[in-house]
Amino acid sequence: MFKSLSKSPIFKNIKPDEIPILLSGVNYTLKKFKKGQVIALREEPCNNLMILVYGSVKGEMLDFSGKTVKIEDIAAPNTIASAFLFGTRNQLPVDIVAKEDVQLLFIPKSSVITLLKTHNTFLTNFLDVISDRSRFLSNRLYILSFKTIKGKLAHYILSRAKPDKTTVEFPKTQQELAEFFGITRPSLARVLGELVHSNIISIKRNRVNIIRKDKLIELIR
Amino acid sequence: MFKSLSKSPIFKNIKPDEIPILLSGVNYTLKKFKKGQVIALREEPCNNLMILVYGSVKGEMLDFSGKTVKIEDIAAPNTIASAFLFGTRNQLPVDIVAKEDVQLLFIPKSSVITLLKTHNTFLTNFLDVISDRSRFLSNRLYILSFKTIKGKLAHYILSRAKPDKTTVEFPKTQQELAEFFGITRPSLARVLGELVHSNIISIKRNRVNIIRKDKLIELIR
DNA sequence: AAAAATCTGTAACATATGTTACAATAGCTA
DNA sequence: TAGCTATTGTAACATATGTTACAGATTTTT
Repeated sequence: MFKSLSKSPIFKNIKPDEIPILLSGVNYTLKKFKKGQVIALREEPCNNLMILVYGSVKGEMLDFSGKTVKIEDIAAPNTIASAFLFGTRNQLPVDIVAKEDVQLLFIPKSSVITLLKTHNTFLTNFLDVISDRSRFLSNRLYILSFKTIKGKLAHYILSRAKPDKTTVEFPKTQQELAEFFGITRPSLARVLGELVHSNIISIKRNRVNIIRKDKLIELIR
Repeated sequence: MFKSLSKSPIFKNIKPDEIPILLSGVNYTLKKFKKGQVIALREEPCNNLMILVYGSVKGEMLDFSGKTVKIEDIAAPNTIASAFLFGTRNQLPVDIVAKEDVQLLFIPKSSVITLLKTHNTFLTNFLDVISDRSRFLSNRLYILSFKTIKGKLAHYILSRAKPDKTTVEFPKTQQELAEFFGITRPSLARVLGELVHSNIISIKRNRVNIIRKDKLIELIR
């Protein structure tokens, strides 16, 4: 278990056998949940840091119409809702549901504060985790801020191209990419087709070759 | 100056005369910038916590085409880029430019860590600040995740309505609201008009009255 | 009170994207 | 290899949103 946990960003640079020592000074609980079980409810105050030991969970939101919307998946050995333990309204924005059988490490907020104060590495890890999360969200917002699909796509391709390289690989299927952009799959395919016909890029399966970088740059905004 | 700073979320619950004592143990610098000056460059590693003492700044991004895009304004006495001091790639995503004459308090990362470890209130304040930022970003993403303007608007109105109340006030002009939703002003006005004509809401200037909450709920997604 | 500036409501028209459906291709499994 | 499944490419059509323009309303300034 500690070996798995040591792979988590929150225990980065902390050796597996150091973890029990670190935890021995504070309260913590290990809990298991069966697939489908609700781990935490939206609006509930979030008083524990939750770290996945194994398994994976999903965050679900009920909109006003009562439909559930999947927000995000998190797999072991990552941390759940680290940004909702603190903040002026420390409530979960989503319901947390087990996607498979999971085990979770619960550390109460007060103990987390103790750890942060006493353990330098834990402190910087925790800050890194929340900060990375922020960066992820900003980046996503930035992508969505491009109004047209061409703009999103051009930015995406350019930002993935290594300097000097003209080829880019899509790390996901068109379906997933479309979801990432918040558009539909046929719309994405159409725009890709348009770019190919205008001789700006060429595509072979999930491999994109940039032919006219200048044109691609023009397309942004 | 310390009086102004004590109003900042990062010095919440710390009295103005405690701040100099708190700071006396660490390195810090005060810097002034003239309106229009660049305070920090995008991609530059972010090694200082920057707290606005007075004035305001804007975050700007250069896209691939070289055009600048305004990302966000921050006014005193708030904190700049608190989420980029830590994280695995602690670089600024934007250029920071002074919107007016400003004074900034710079605290180097190592000193921030010292403060976090020694000053309990500062620690929780800092965590609150970056957590709130995360929440703000999530919320913005959630709004953008509604595909149609009707959906965004319905969600927005419902989420602003206090329980039992049927009136909502728009805190901004239509122009600002449209920017918040990532759409154009006339499109927003048109959809508002449609909702009024369908007798779902009524509007007087910036005051919205909900007539058919059920219909509004249906509109989401 | 008059003038100026800002904000709102609305319209006609252009365009981008969604919807639905189906065929072609690639990758996987028996 | 053959058959199955997931993925991609494309098309016709419907619809939502953007664009541009202007007039009426409201607020602010003079």
